[in-house]
Amino acid sequence: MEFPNHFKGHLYEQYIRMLHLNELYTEQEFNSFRQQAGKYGIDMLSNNITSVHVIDCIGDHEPINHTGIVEKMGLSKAGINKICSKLLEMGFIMKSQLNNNRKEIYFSLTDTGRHVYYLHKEMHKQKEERFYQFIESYTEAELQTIGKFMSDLVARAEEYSEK
Amino acid sequence: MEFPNHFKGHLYEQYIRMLHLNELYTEQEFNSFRQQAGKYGIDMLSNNITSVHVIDCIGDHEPINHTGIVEKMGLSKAGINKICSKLLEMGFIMKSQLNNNRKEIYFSLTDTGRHVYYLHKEMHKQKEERFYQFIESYTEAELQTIGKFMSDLVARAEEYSEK
DNA sequence: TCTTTTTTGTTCGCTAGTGAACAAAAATCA
DNA sequence: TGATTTTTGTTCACTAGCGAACAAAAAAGA
Repeated sequence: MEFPNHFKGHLYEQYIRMLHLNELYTEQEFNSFRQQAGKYGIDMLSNNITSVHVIDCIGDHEPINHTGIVEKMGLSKAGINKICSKLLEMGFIMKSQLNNNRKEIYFSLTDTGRHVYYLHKEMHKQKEERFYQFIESYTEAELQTIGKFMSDLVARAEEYSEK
Repeated sequence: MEFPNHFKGHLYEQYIRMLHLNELYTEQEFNSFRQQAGKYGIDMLSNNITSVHVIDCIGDHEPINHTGIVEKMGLSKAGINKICSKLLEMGFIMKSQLNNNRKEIYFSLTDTGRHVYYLHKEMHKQKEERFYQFIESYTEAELQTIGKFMSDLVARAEEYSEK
């Protein structure tokens, strides 16, 4: 099926802008998260969301060791090590050893860490809610189409990444 | 309008995955670009697309000065300085002064730089083409819906970012 | 058991990019 | 014109994250 060029071009432009704006959106979200944490006297230091994702990961799987976090998160050993050392020092997480094993070190959340964990979960829930609210103005048929489009995009990206 | 939870949840999941996969997709694209450049004996060094974007920016606006690039690209002065120094040293761009002005330094592309510039443009054209091919399986009505969805998302993100 | 291999965590040096401080040049103002 | 302010580009010290090298501990093999 052939469409007029301006129509296709416009669609492509929206597509690119949507992907781009998502980055800004994400950054904005972290700022509001940080602000929220500040209300409870928690200073996240650094303007980086990754540490919070590590807290989230540890909270989801505690007790989890270094290697476990690396695998779940897809970051490097060195990176996770640096972040965990910092989170430890800042009192968000704590170490423990299990089963007489003197090699593996397991992490779990402190009370402060757990607080951050819940705030982060809450933030994601709100984000999800906003999305649901956003799609309310569409009919079911439209959402079917949009859903198909997105899963087609995902499939295409996956296919492309494998090659 | 209310939809079943699993339907909404699935849609949200696709939405998140699509945004996430786009990052991998972009990385993949740079790899193939680098490979393509290699065929012409051009070694981009580093696995980073930003330098290529700077070349693209200079090619689009040459002669353009340091500050101009900073404004067009939204990166920091320090960052642009570092990248341009490297591109200069690697022979992709060259300096010049204009109108007896001894403060502003203008950059333009060398022949090698121009080659990279065209390769990059070509890559983007191909990406755009793939997108057009991708949407061919949809009807016009469906694409209308998808287009509306994307521009609504853009509008929402813009609104959110301003606050 | 003792030896070899694998797993785990740490460290080092690197790249990308940032913000702040700075000096030189240009623009504005008197 | 001369004094002041702004613009421009450079440098420095910093954060985030990576890959490679490494040592200690555990697991596997003999």
